[in-house]
Amino acid sequence: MTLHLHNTLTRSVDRFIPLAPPTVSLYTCGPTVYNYAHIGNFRTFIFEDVLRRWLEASGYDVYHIMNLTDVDDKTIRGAAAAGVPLREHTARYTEAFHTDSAYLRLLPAHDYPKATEFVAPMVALVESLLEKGIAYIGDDGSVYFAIARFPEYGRLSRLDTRELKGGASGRTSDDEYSKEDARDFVLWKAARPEDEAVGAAWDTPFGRGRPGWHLECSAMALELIGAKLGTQVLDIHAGGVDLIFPHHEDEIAQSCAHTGEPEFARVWLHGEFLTMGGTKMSKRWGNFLTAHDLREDGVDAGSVRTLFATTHYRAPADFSDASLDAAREGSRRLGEFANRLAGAPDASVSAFDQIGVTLTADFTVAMDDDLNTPRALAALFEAAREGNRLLDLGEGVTPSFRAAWDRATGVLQVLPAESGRSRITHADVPADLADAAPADPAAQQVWAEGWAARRLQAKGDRDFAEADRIRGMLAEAGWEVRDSRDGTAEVRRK
RNA sequence: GGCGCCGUAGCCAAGUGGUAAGGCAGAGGUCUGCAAAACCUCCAUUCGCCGGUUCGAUUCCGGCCGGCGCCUCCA
Repeated sequence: MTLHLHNTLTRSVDRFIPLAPPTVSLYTCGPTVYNYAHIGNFRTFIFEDVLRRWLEASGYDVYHIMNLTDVDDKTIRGAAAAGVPLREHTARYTEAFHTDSAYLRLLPAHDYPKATEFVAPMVALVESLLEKGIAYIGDDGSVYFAIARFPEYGRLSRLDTRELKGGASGRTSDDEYSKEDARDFVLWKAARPEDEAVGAAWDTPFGRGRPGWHLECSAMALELIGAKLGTQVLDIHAGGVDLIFPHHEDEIAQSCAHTGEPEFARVWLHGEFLTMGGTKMSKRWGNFLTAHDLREDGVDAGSVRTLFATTHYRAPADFSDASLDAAREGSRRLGEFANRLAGAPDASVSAFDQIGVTLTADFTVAMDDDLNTPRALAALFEAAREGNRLLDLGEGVTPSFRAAWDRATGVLQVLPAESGRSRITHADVPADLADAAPADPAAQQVWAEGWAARRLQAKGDRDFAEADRIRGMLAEAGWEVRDSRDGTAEVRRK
């Protein structure tokens, strides 16, 4: 079996065939840098990262582009509220995004085009559409795309254009007088005083203003793949389901009307939402958690990635403390095995070969089947269980098994971060160890680790009464201590 | 109103026209100062409800109930 992916265009799982193998162009819609991205956003980015890693593990040469939307209503409003230029406001959150991405182990994209740095190609795209008569300048000075002149419109979302018009619930209101048709979307927005105030306006042959959101992606994607690959069609374009309409529908309209190609992207992938408390995580409703929050809470990225790998990317998932705890425990178990593996003796041939073969086979079949990470993860758990059994038996580990394990864990990135774990040894007892736990959380961690070390020391002296006393004391303070087989210990909040 | 997703054990979650992966939690056991870790065993005759097709449906079709999303900015 070869890689098959669910294409939103066909609504079916189709065999993936890139335009020019082994090259694969992958464009993923990035964040709008007006605030910290929440973990719902990151669920999509992680799904895309798994896709990227699996493509590369499968031998493809991926060219990954992720745009950064640094000019739109929200960024302009945010800059105005903060009283700083747009550029300054977005720079801050762009940096935060990269920090969060690294924390969640997202492979960096090859290019992170910023909308404000690609105004020239956007202007060129609008001019092309104006020349073709598909775009027009409205009464308000903005440039619009005439849907009526692009018959293919609605193919991706399958929204009936008749339904779009007017809208049964009156959502498309009648104040859209500047457009020829209420369904038309904006390509270029005429500059307003608010835009000028933060430096978000550019001069163009068709008037001063700023790019519309949809235009940004089309122009940047076409510019980059044109320059780097000499093509006008993407292999894969991915994003969240909420982007199907209107964002991706509009991108297709703009791009295809300009290039004349039948497709803008051969495959469209869309990840489902992360909900919290049963409803879509969104900043609008306040039910969201940012990656920044998780990092500050000391949540291991391996736990988060395990949690997301548990659910298929096209199924909704609900985030809760309980689900994160369960994922953390699973990730911990895999990490425990990985540690044992690292310290285990090598063998040129052993029973490990067979479980390595099984792991690779199961993992590959699962991933090739539209990135079925739940099944791929199950293969990893089975390998860990079998592997632990073999290690208990004293079996040596073969290079082929190590390779299979590394490849699978490398794609999913579900192992705990070593740096995030506190391995304590009996030599770590601090000089000044207070009896009572300090109030400060960070100092509390140091305190707990100190006592855990003291406990290991007592165990070394075979003073089990003292060891048990310390464990009881830590438990009362809300800490759990676990010893490892190698003579080290770990403490964590209960 | 249109388009679309979901409903599987205590919880999370895969999956197939032929009788239910995996994880977490729980129970018992082996091992070990103890605890933990690791391993072994157990843990859904059943897949929202009602019909239909079929030798056989959780899986296909129809209807219903319930939850959610998009149609406006949105991963």
